[in-house]
Amino acid sequence: MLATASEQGPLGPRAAQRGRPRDASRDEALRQAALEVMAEVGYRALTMDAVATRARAGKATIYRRWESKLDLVIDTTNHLASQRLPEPDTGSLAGDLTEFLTGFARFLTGPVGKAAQALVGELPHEPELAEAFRGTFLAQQDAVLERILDRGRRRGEVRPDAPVRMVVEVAGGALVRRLMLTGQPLDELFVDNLVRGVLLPLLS
Amino acid sequence: MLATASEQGPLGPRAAQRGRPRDASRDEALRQAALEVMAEVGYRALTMDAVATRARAGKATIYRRWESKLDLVIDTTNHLASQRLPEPDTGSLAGDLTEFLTGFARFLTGPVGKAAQALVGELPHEPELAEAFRGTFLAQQDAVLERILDRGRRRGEVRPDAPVRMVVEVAGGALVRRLMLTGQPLDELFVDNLVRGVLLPLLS
Amino acid sequence: MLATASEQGPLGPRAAQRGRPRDASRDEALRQAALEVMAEVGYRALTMDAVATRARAGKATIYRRWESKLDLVIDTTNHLASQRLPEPDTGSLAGDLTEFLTGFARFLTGPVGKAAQALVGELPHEPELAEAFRGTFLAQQDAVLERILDRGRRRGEVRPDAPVRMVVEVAGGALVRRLMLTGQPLDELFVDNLVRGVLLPLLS
Amino acid sequence: MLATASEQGPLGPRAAQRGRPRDASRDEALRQAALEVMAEVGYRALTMDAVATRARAGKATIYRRWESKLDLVIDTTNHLASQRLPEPDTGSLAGDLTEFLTGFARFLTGPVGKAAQALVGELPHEPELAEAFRGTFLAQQDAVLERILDRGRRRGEVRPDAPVRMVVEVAGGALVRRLMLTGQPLDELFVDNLVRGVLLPLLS
DNA sequence: ACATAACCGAGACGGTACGTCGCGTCTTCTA
DNA sequence: TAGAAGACGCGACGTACCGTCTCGGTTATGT
Repeated sequence: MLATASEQGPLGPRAAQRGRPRDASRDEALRQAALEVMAEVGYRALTMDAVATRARAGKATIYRRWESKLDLVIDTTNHLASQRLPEPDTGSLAGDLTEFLTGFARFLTGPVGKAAQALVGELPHEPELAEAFRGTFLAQQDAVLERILDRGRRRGEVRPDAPVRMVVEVAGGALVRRLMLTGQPLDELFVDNLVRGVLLPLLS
Repeated sequence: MLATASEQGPLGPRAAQRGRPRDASRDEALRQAALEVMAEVGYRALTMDAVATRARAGKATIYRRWESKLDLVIDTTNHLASQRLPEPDTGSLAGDLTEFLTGFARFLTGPVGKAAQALVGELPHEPELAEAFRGTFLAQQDAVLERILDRGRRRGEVRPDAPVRMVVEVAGGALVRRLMLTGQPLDELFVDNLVRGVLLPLLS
Repeated sequence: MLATASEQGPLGPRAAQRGRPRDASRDEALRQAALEVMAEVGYRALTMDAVATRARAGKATIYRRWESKLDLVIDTTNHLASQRLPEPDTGSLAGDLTEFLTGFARFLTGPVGKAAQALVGELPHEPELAEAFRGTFLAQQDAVLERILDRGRRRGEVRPDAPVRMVVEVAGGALVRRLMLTGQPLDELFVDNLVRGVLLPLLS
Repeated sequence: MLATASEQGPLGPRAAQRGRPRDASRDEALRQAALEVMAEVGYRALTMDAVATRARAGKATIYRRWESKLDLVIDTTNHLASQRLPEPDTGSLAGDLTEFLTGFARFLTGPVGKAAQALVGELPHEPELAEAFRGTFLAQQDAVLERILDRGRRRGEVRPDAPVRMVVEVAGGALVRRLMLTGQPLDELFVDNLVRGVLLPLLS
């Protein structure tokens, strides 16, 4: 199992514990350091020593919380990704799509996007990373989009036979391709073109 | 500059060459070994010793040709990617799109796709890699797609105001997302859904 | 300065030491391994990997203590050479000389002698090695011999005008020549011939 | 067998040979380069590339003549050592000894002495080197000394029961010890002390 | 209050891969 | 065929990072 700093099960009043408790503030300092280092040099060149030094911590303090470099990076990323994506409800399909994708694009443009990209190469060889990655990065985004489309259908803005699942894939794919491959800007103009030129025509 | 085994510049009458020339057959053996190792264990776990051993070569022979592990992998990938993508001309837009995307999906499913994924994480920190990657992986695919759409327009199968550039992005994005992120199959059913559900409706 | 594992200077109240301290037992294990390897294959063919493997240590653990292969070998040798030579006091010049030289010959016949020989070729290019070598291998031997001759003079067994310094040189030279150059045995017969045929006649 | 460039047997007019004959001048150029490099950096740091470069030769040209680095060094040294030692015949024992040892000391002080020292460490692990070394460096010196002592005996300057063999060892040992170990000067004063203080008293 | 036990920073440890360099061989061009 | 040049397979070099461990020292808790 991948250990994460936050896992501790649904227990009630924490069982009596002896000895000095973990300093919870180190968790965040370490994640912050890991994020910074990864954003600066990428996953490959990230070293545990660098993270420890930047957080003014010892390596043991890291390994007490995470099992490996990969585990640290996964948890750091998940932590950021798990910030709930804002789910707009403007009353119109076009509004919801534009607002959501704009926010998501902004989110991807930040450190989380960089971290995500750094991890892509590891996915095929790290099943647990892949699962975590998909569970947060992808599933959440898909879920929000699907709810937006669902509301659109109930409002009659989406044809009953529209290829909803495919539209979700296509929207995410377009963003990811720009983010990770072409490096073209993920700006409002792009989102507008995507929504008005591709998504809405497919749905209505 | 990223050194590649094939670089040799616009040579004039070719200066008299001194010493034993590079054994060109080692180039291919090393690239082949690199591709195999990378497909087996991924970019991160690929070691130069492993490549050298598999190719029955010394490490110096590798470093004489490529500056680093990354450089080797880039060149290996480019070498494969530069195999011209077959450009179908079936006479119909739907046929061309389906045939091309099916072939491209098959191409991505093989070792080249694995190698490409392994490199994505390095793109932001390796400008030359990014340039090479985009110049082969992306530009070629886009060019073929655009020619297909162009022929379609001349045949009247594509509306004059269709969002051609966006369609190209969307098609590539959908494939890449499945390939690298979700891990869902890149099969004929998917290509068919993409072409019939997304691309053709946007174009005609 | 040539780093040696034992250097630590005239420490005062000893500053609070941070981090895990060096494991002193590794020092000895590494020196022992180095001595064994050098005795087996000689200085030239001694590899750090071989020493590390034999001592079940990592190479870094060696390089943390010694700067180079040469430094390791020097320190190993000095460590052995600094075992005080037994200083006999039999009451007679002939007895003292015979006993001392026999012991010294036995000492040189062992691994220390092999190591010493391995280092001779480096002396002209390694001033610090030369200094250390002379300070232990040569100075000590000379000092003991001189004390023996001194006692002999006080007992009247040594002529006042005997070429004491030259005798010391000659005794050492004869041993070294056999040890390192001719390979002839350094046995008791030889010592006896040396003492009775050369040293005593020169002194009395 | 150790190949040497000069071995070719006592044949008459060289057998008819096909192709370009060896350039004999390269032999000496290579030996000279080897000697220079060895005198500068020692045996250990001598590289074949360095010798080849200094002699403006290719490595193959070296290996066509000598089997290995060691072989080259041995032959280079032997070549120098085989310059016949001048064998004085002054008419007196003291004169012969002084003259011979002075010349030998001067000989050892030059590059040959440096090369000899560089080889000492290899003797125990290179039997052929040891044999060659002893056959030239030691045997020749001993032979001359013994002939000098022989003439002295016939003239009545040497006691019949003098420890001749031991005197030879002692004389050589004293020189070698200064040369290789202590680094003290091998000058005329030293030779004089040795002859007058040690050798003559033992012999007459 | 004081022992206990887990915490903390620091850094040594065994291991593995790195990229370089030297050895001795092999392969080209030129004379 | 020799010679200069230099690529080749091999293997040791000394460095860096991984994940573990062991120090001295700190900080809550439970007696």
